Amino acid sequence: METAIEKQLNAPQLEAVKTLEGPVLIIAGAGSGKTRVITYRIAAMLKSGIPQHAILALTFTNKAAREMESRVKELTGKKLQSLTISTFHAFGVKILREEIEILGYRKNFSIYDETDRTELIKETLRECRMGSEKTNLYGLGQLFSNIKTGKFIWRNAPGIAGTAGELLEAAKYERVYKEYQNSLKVYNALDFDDLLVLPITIFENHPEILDKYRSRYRYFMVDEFQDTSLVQYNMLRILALNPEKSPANVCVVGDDDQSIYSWRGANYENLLMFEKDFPGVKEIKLEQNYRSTTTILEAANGVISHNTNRKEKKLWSGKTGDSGVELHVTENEGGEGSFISEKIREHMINDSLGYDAFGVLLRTNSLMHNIEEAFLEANIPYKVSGGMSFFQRKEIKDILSYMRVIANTSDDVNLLRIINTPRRGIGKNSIQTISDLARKNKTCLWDAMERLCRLPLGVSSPLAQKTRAELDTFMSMIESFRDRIFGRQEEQKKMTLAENVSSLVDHINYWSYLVAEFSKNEKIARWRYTNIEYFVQSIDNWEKDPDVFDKGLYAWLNRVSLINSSDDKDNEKGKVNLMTIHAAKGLEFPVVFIAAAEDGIIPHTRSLEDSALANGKENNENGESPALGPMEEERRLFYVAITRARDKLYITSCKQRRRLQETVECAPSPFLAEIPSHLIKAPDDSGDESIKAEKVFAKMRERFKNI
DNA sequence: GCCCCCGCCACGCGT
DNA sequence: TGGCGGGGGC
Repeated sequence: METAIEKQLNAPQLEAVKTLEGPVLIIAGAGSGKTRVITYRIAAMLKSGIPQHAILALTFTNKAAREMESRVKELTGKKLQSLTISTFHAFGVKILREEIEILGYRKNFSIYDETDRTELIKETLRECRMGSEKTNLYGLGQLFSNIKTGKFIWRNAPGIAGTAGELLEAAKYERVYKEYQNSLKVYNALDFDDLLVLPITIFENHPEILDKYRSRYRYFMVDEFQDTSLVQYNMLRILALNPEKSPANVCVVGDDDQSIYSWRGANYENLLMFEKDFPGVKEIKLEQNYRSTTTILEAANGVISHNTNRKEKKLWSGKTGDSGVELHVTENEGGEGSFISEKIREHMINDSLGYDAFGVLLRTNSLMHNIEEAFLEANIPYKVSGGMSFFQRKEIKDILSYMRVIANTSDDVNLLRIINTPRRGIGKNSIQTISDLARKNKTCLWDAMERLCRLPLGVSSPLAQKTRAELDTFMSMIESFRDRIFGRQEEQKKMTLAENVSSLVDHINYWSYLVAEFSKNEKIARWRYTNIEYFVQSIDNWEKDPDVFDKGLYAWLNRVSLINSSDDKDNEKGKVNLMTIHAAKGLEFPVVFIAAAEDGIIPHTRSLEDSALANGKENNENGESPALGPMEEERRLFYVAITRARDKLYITSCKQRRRLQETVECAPSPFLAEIPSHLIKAPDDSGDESIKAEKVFAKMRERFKNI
């Protein structure tokens, strides 16, 4: 057994797998078998007798967590009921569902995503009589996030907490922030930052709770460590760094060249802090790439070597193959789409590949339409990961909001979404009346509604009789579903969650609503209803999944609050993978297309701009590390894209592209010039649409020589 | 008091 | 492309 494992690993990999005790830092280059090392390491732990429940493996995305779990399962053939492999956020939720009452919330708290948060901020601004249409709600959300995660400190000395102007701007919103926080508490709701910050708060203030978790978890693993934020690091540290038990058994795995989430708070200093906080770190470097051909890897190295301030690595590959990197320039996005379709067909025939061997990577979600159109035209099956989540669609959000309100009637944001959807004749003024009373009593809307509707006879109400009746019906409906779902019903009538949701959709007459809303276009109504049916189906699948141990409405809501749509599509085989570069991290495909490799897209113009309001204190004093500059992060993003390819890489770029309502001229991405030109093949025989690589480079050098 | 329609604006990545 | 806010219509 032991030898079987040894045969499958190289020397540094084996060392990483065998070192189970003490702090370990694994620097894992792209394609160096990182996932394999992590899964084998967990298997080795289990084999050596470490109990499942003592292991905590934290990943960055749900996709990575699932992948890891299924591979460990495959490797060990065990049920993994008490092994914790999850994202930081999901782990935070797990703790909070147990412990949050100590902070004065209830266990059925709602989780607010970006959209919900923006709604709440909007409402809060209204209450504070501040802001206007012009207010940058997104920027304000970022500011609030920075405040909450401790990256922005109120009224600090200038130079520590941003410029004086930024401070002034932020101070203006201090009241709004406090009100926002207050509302969250009244609504029994948490935003994404709370999921990380509140567990730490609990641990810091309640040592007995911390002890409970410290004695349970004794082996820690963190994947994609370069993408962890300061708060995430603190969560790891408070659990793993137990002064009474040293050394800590912590293994972090990362690659600074693949750090692409600094805009979400990823903190490169975590690596330095880790080495300081956990003395005696054993550092292991994985430098052999098993994924890509030498050509592709050299192209990637050529690009990334333009970044300064990186950890030196000698990534090499023994995999030869002269199918180089191919560059293709087309007139417009239509040509780009058909080029990709053609190449897919070509490879399928010549190399007998299936559809799922192809990955099409894009910088932004908005670029996906073009490719999708081409695929529909060419009859190529595809699946989209990331992007507008299935759960963000209006019809799904509506039904989800019903489920959230059923779970937590204090949840004002979701209540407001559904109170008049489908229309019940409860308009702005009625809502204003309810919300005034709620504010006066410092309660949620639901409580105010109860007061207004269920007044004793003879007491006059500010609401019209008809409105009161409608509200009463609405509330009774929610309550009856609450009873049904939470089992306050006789056993024989008990329905599954999927059945209950389906019955809810019928009950509120959502189909009639859709027909009425889209009276002009029944097709859209039908399509939306189909989505709802799919949604109910996915609940059903989940309920029937034997690997799901925690069932019920709360567990379901937890799950959908933290995942994005592509989840259920993971097992859809036989489709071309269309996704953003960010979503592609950690994945690989035999053939990769990087589409829209144009200046302004990679690097993205908006990433190079600074959002003054959101940037708290980081960019100060000696200036930030150049490794964190936006341009370098965009380059790393491009590097990540290139290194997804195993055998063949195509990069496409358009001369012009439709954007918004107009057509704009495009230049190829400046990063293309950083790929050693001898590695690039530009087809010079495939018609007027292609341009020789050298010509493209000459043009680019011209453009960028003054920058 | 509620709803409908029109015109305006924005498309960076995701837990 | 659609989501949203404001104004006018019912």
